[in-house]
Amino acid sequence: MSGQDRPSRPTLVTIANELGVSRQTVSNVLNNPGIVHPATRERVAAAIKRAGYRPSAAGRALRTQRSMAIGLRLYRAVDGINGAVMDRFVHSLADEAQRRGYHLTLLTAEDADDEVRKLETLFRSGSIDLAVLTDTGMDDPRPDQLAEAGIPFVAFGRPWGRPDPDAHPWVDVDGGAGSAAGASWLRELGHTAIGFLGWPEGSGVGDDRRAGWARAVAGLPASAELSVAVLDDHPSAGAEGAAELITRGATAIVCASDSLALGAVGRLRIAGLLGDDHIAPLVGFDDTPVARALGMSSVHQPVEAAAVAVLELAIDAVSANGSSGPGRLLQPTLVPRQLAAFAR
Amino acid sequence: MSGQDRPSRPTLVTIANELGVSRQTVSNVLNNPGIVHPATRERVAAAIKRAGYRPSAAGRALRTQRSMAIGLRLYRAVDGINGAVMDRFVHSLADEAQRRGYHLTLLTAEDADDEVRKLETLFRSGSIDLAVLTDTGMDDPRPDQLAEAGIPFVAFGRPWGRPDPDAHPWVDVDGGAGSAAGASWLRELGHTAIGFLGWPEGSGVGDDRRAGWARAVAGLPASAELSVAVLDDHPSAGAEGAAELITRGATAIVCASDSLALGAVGRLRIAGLLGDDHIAPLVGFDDTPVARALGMSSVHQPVEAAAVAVLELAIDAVSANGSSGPGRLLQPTLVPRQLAAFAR
DNA sequence: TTGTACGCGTTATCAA
DNA sequence: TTGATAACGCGTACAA
Repeated sequence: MSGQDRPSRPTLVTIANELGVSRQTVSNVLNNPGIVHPATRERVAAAIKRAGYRPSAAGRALRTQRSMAIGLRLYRAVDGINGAVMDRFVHSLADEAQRRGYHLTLLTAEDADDEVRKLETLFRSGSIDLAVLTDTGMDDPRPDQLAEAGIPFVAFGRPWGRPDPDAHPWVDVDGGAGSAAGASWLRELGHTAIGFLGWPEGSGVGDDRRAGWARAVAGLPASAELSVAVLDDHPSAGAEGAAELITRGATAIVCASDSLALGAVGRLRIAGLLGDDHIAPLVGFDDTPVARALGMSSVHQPVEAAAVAVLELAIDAVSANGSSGPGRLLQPTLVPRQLAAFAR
Repeated sequence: MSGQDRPSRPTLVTIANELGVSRQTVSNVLNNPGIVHPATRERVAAAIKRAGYRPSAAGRALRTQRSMAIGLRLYRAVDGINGAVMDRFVHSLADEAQRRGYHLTLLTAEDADDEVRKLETLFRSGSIDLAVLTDTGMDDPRPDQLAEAGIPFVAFGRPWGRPDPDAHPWVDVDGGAGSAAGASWLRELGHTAIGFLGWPEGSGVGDDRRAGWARAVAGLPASAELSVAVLDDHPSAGAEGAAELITRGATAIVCASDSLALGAVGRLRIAGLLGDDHIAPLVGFDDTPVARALGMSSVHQPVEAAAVAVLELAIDAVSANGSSGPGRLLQPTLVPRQLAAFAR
């Protein structure tokens, strides 16, 4: 009766019939506009627009053997303070992917093995063309497993602990340079006892940051004793570590994370080390919203640029043309801040 | 020569030929195991496993006219402190979707119009079967636009300001109940001057939370004057608002967000209102990592349950069977905390 | 219970 | 420049 049976989306044939041309011509207007006569092109383009026609992703994927999708594991926001960096990265990656005609397909996983397993399932079903790995750790098992499965991927994070640093494409931020910049800045402020608050050795990222600090404080007296490692990346642990550093004579602290810095700033206040300029003599890492809110200086990671680089390498990886070089190290920037009035 | 031409993934035909059965049998083993002879079923299943075969998502999507994908806009982490709730929700949603055979397809957008436009493109191309809306605001334009475009969707957030509360499926958390629980808890602690720190009227979410507080402090003297609204959802604004409330005599504060609470806690400390039990007389909202780290009491939203509910409604929406009811209001829980030692 | 035929929407190839 | 044909991998109605 008055029932519109199905909305039944328009297809190439719909458009073609409507105009009395072949569907191939319509297809060409979309994928190869150059070879089609301008007049017909206009006519077809108008019809396409009028009908609101979009090429079927399934049909196209079936034909081209590409999903234009990128698999990405979303970690559980366990910390949340530092997790903010991953947030920004995911957003930037989704943005850049969109710009290039790709999109992000999310997955969740229990652990690394589960992640690889799920990526493999998605890849074998043609749901994704490649994967992006984040949070690469020392001797990460995933790169080898993905390579063996024949799944193209790009890592956000260096291949820590691998003999061949260019075994696979990666993008990373030079954490050492960030810590070094922080320590140098504190030196310029006149400090000569600059401590480092980080994690135990063996974490790749953590070691890198400590090394940067060590480089920048070289030559200062007693710098060797001013490095403290705590187990948890948590403000309370940061507070304890900071107390220890202050006991050892530190008047300024470079932290491996904003979580630690958040705990440290309270100890500096208690110890009367904040100074009259309202600049807390400490530097956090990741430039998280908490740091911004409190007015803590922090090292900012260029995640947008990282996302762009990751996607460039990703496209290379699936295109299989000459790669634009397997590894890219981006430079972070130090963001000095004055402590917010309410946090002094 | 020694070149393996292409890896060329296995298909139904590959498996069928290998076993000398028809491709249909293989398909049935996957989609309709019941009608296939147990012996052959075993044989086929084994071959499938051996070959690591996965049905082509494109082929299946083309045939079934379903992508099994859900479109979700990822907001830019502008605040980051409160953004943590969205994080958890996205993760939970991805998790639950996976469990049901769906997956999340991310998109980014400039604004609501852009979001709808992009969702429409994705939907028309068959890249997604439906959308999930988050952060619904007062008189949100998106529901009507999506409905007009014929795109099924579920909202995480009530249809604020709409005459018909069941115009579309939604899931939300009862913010008013959360604030009320917070205020009641502070009353139990002996407070009789409990302030509310929130945003100007008209924001749906904010009004809801204020109403809950008002309900719980009814009967207390001067409660009407103890409500303050600040423009920014930022700790510094929270600090100012808290100072004002304290000036007006408040000894405890219910906040509309953890961002505001973070700013408020400092003022309470300065005013000497923290007390000896190390329980800060304030309640934040969203139970973010910052609240956990500092030991601020906060209202916890059951995002995992929300994700489950959203997905259930989503499946209903695309299946077009009898819906399980358009709206669901979930109850939050108050998480009382003792202030962390380093934050006192 | 198993096999055959067809169509889902697209693009590549080739002929006109 | 345009159009006809084939094939991508799968699900389903139908026949055997």
